[in-house]
Amino acid sequence: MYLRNVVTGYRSMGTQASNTTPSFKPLYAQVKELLLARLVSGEWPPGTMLPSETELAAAYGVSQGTLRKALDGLAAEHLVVRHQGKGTIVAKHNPQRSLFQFFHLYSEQGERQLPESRIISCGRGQVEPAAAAALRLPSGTEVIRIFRVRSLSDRAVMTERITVPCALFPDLDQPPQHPLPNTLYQLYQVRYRITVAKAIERLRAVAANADDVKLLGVDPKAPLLEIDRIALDLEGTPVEWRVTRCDTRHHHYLNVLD
Amino acid sequence: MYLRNVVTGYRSMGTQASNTTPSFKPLYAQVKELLLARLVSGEWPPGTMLPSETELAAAYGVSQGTLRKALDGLAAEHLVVRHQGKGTIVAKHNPQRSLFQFFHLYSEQGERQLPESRIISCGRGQVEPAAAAALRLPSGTEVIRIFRVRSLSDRAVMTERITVPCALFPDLDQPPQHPLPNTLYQLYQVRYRITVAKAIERLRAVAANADDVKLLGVDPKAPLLEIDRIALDLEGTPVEWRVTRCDTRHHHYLNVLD
DNA sequence: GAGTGGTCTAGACCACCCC
DNA sequence: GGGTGGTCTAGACCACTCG
Repeated sequence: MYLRNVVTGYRSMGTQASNTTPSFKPLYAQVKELLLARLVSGEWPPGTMLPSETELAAAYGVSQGTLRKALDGLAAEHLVVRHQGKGTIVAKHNPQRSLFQFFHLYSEQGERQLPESRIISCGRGQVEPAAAAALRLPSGTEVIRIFRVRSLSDRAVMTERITVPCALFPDLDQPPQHPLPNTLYQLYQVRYRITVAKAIERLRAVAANADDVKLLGVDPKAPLLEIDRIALDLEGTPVEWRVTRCDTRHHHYLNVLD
Repeated sequence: MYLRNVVTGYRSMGTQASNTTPSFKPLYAQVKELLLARLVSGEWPPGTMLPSETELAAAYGVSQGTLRKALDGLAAEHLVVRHQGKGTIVAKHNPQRSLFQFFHLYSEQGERQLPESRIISCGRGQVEPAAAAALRLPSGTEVIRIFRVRSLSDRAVMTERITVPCALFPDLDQPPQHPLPNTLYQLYQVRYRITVAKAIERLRAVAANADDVKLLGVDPKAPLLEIDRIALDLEGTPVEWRVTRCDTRHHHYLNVLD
């Protein structure tokens, strides 16, 4: 056990804490969690410049190398962004980040662009079973549902059904949120202080339904790529469920395995 | 510029090399490339135990920390595997690795298992245009084509067409390779000294064709998930092209974005 | 107990950014 | 010029594995 393996000393707890809480994680992992907690708390809102490595290391009573390893871990998860000569800032959602982290649809030429969106409907109601399971909500919870079509190069290629709990996004279906912006994650972050940090996507092939036919101009029963995405916030709590159905005649979903 | 930024000194080249070859990469990146070159050369075949950090650091004339950063980089790309107390070994293909790195199809219960394979046909011929583009081969090149069906829990769920250049796998269609094993990448590695290190997958939804209908028991024109994969070796050269068409009624393709 | 990778430290210098 | 993160070093100790 390291001499100062337990950071709890810096949280004004006795050294006995190492017995009560068996936190034998490496120091850098503990520091990373403490930093993450401060991100979650809102102490450092997105876009904020963090204190320098030297300052943070001194504050936590660890070496600069250890603190760096903690920050590198956060950077690897895209929670902070580091720039040599400038500093470390809390990651902020913007169209570019949405594109690179969350949008995997490419044209046949291998190009990627942010789709335009057109809202078809937006309303609230009680959560249906599938959404309740995805968002881990009790049945009967009130949710907001958005149905939109998304286009790439002026061609409608996706229908998208989004479900979010009202509790987290109380007035998402009210002005002044309307018309809803194209990059929702940015809105979630600036208006509701919810940062989508991670997402889990499940892909299937499905047959086009009546909505798909009308909105995408595909044949009835045409094969579509269905992307079922659960978006998680900084703490890993599901905050949004969206099901996107894509016409993949001119686009494809790219995934690099390494 | 670092005092010893250029490793060339340890390759018995003059210090002037830093001017002729503008390799201003960090030391650890240069060391990583030198190590990778030794992996590519076959000096350390898969499964080999590498020399210890201390030995390698001394051999390259860098500190242990720098060498560690190089090895960590290789480990992040799954090219070596490190175990505390044991050592660092060159990554080897096996069913588990295939499953975790290259197989993304999950059951509805979220379980993943390696599929069984049944060969439908295997033969050679001239490369067709699509395969030539994927594998970067000149037209007319001789290739081997494999067509197989893959099953999960005794249910046929995938048809798979594989194309590889004969030049790399001269007798893949001959005994004693037959019957072909379930995990091809392992065979590529042990018999042909080709390590699949990375893959690029493009996903689309397609309609079932006659083969799919017959082999998977799906309806004509049923929606299938088509996975178009190009497998790359250690140097990034395409070595295999495979197109897998999946019945996703009971399985889905999982992708985690973070 | 010997050997391995994993963690941690302290200190130095470099590359970059901005004032 | 003074700040930041990025690299590199040397040395210490810890956790793990195996004979």
